[in-house]
Amino acid sequence: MTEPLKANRGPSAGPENRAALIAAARAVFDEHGMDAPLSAVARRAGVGQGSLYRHFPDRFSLALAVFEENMAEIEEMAARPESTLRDIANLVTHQTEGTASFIQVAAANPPDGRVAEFEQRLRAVFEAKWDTSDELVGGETTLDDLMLAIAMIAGMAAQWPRDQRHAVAEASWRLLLRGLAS
Amino acid sequence: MTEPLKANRGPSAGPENRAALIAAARAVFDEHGMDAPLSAVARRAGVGQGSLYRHFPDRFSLALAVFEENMAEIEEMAARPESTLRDIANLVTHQTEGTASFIQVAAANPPDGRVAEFEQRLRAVFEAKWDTSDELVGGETTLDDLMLAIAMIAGMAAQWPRDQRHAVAEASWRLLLRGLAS
Amino acid sequence: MTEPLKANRGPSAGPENRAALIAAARAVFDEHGMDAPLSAVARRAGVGQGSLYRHFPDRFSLALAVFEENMAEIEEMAARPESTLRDIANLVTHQTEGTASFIQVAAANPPDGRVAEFEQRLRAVFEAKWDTSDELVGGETTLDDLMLAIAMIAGMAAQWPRDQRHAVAEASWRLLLRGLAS
Amino acid sequence: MTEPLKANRGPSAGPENRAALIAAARAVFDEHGMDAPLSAVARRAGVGQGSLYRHFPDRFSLALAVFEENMAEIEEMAARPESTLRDIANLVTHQTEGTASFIQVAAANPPDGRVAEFEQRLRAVFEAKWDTSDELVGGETTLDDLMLAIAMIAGMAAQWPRDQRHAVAEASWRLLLRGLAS
DNA sequence: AATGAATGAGTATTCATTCAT
DNA sequence: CATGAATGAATACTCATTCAT
Repeated sequence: MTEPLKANRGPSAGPENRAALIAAARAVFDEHGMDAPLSAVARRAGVGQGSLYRHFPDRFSLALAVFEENMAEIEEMAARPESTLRDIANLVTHQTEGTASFIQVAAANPPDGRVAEFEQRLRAVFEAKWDTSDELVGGETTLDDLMLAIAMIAGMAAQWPRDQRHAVAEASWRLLLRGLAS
Repeated sequence: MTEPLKANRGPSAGPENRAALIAAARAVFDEHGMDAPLSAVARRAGVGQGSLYRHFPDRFSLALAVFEENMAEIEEMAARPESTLRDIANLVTHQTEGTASFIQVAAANPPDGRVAEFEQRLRAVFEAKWDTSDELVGGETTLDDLMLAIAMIAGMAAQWPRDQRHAVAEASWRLLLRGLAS
Repeated sequence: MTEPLKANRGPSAGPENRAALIAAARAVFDEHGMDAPLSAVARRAGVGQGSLYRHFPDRFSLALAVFEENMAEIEEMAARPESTLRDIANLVTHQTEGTASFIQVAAANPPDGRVAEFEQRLRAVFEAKWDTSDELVGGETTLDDLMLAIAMIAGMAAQWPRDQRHAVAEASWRLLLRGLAS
Repeated sequence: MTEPLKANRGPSAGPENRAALIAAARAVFDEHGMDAPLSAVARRAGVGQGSLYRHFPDRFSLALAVFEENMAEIEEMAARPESTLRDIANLVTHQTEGTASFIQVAAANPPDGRVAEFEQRLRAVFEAKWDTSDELVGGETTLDDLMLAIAMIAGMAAQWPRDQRHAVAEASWRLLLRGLAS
């Protein structure tokens, strides 16, 4: 009666739990939107409420962790010499389609320096890969233009149901490219 | 047992209340976002909870009413012969900046025919004013392109704090115009 | 705008409305149970909320009115010379099956003299028709026994869903008759 | 922001709370009827609203828990060799007098398999104790008859104010016994 | 006298957050 | 350090009752 239903796996479970929580958050927020109860994330991760709070004191922290994972993936791709500006943009778009809820969480919170950091890192990646001969950006296009375009894609994704996000993002890119590439 | 604190102004107060509720909703949702309690809207409108629910059975109905007002304003402007395609687009953008939360409410709800109707009405307005010599749309631009652009602006507005929406919308239009006008 | 949606038919509509309200109450309470909103009764009767309150200041009054109608029917049958004790009991049972919710309303309220009056009237009817040769009551059975039996049938009806009340009442009578007729 | 007024006694308080809630439900429902607010049950149990909902997601679950306690008591008595059919019936009657509201809750809900289970368990108890020499049941009486009689007693209890239930149940049994024992 | 909108107290229900174990 | 029950504030929603028209 005094023994926990689930064995306390001790401190070593820490990082494992953290990863499970992020994965659960991706799934739960994707399915139920940004208002999903945090308890659902904990349950899905197979982790106690308390542990969730230890790792992520609030909804926003969870969003940051997801962004961090996304960003790591981006930087990893950028580190590969053969990857192009276009590849990066495609990856970002793809991530956006699956992470729209977190964008909304971030948008719903007061502006936060940690979000700005991600912007800087993405900027740095694009800068490093910048190539005006890429079909993505014409001669006059600036990095600001590209970042703005990315933000617009993200904004679109956040407003559409999951199953339409991909089509909507594609269409949006087509329109934006006409301007970017001009 | 239930002695109203506020005098019952009678049925004649109905239309007045309805208007007050919409106005309150604009203000409250703009300040506190799409999750603002409906009770706050009722309070701000100086109206009982029950009246709010009579007029608008849910958050979504409130959003529809706001869209209806916006759309009426658009159609009114369109009816004036001297108004241009650009004027309409400007008005829509301006409305969007102040109504971003309602867009999110609509987006958070299952797709609804009444929202599609608004899209049709906006489409009709643009069609009637279509003018390929307008700087807004170049020769090859389609109505779909323009509608998509509007949606992107709305998506952006929804992701930014109120005080940055105008600047963001301006920048977005600049980028989109390069594509539209090409 | 100032004219009522429904014409005010004036004072002459009084009795008509009263009857419509009782009929509506029978239907609504039968379908939705004793907790059905009174507004539903008014709507179903095609009558304003205020009129309902004028005629029946509360749920209990509505129950009394229904009992009154039932009792009138009983007394009418009793007035016919050819009717037997058994006929009366059958009628009461039948009424009970369709009026179980009102019994619950009465039971949920503090004991009320007006309910006791109905009991007296029913008692009087039975007394007048009393006939120990009727299969319903054996030689030793008292009026109290019969009244108790009726109450038990009513109690059963109130605990079962509408579609099973008839069968349950039949079975209950069979069991009770063994005692009553002994 | 959410600073509990009452100390969190921790998980170990769980079973204690559960028991307190059932006891509180008995008291509150007995005093105020089946419509008593659940919040009153929580308050009386000295337990938070949330805990009530965790243990009993709805009013009906609370009723089931009360029935379970009652049934355990019955089965316990039945397990004692010296207990008679009559003893069991008396116990059931006694319980019914104090639990009439819960019967109404069950009756007000759509038929539920869990309620049917209780019926089966009670049936099994009676079957095991069946004894045609008991004054309770004559030679021709069936188990169905007895179960029906119990249901009728319960129905009566539910229609009468607490302080009259005992007398009413006694009188009802007297009448029923004439049939059962015949 | 009828109408039906307005009112707001009362309840149900959820969920972020804490904390004993 | 993990667990998950406990807490109660916050919010949604309903409906009895009133009252201007």
